[in-house]
Amino acid sequence: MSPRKKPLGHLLRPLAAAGRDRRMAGGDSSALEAIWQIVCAIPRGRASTYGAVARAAGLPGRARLTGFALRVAPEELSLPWHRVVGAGGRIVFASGSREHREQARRLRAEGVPVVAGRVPKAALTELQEL
DNA sequence: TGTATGACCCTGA
DNA sequence: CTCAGGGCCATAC
Repeated sequence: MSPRKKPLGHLLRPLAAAGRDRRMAGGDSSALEAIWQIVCAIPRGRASTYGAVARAAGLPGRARLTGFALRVAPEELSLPWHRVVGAGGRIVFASGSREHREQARRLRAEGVPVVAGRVPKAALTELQEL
């Protein structure tokens, strides 16, 4: 069985408690939840893209929202954010930045090769079949 | 209320 | 390969 609709409510509570719940994502947090869920579903040793995550979450054409969702994701979720890269497998963080190195390090740590700041297409997954 | 800014993407030149 | 232009849209100010 695929990992869908895992209850995130108990994990979202602390976010609300932090006072960040105010009608997020256009008065509906389901979009962010959906994105977080998809990111959680990216298998170890693989990577996907912002656009693909958005599509899999039922939000075609909204890659930016994926970026935003990761940006505001509560630490408690411990999302595998490093498995999300830009189109073509490119790490979007500025080359040389702390985040860029961190993402490359985490990816390599689970066997994903990072060459010239990008993940080979073979390691990418469309994850459209969730 | 309007403008600026992004962890983006795609097409075309 | 780079660059421009359009789409997308939540948040910050």
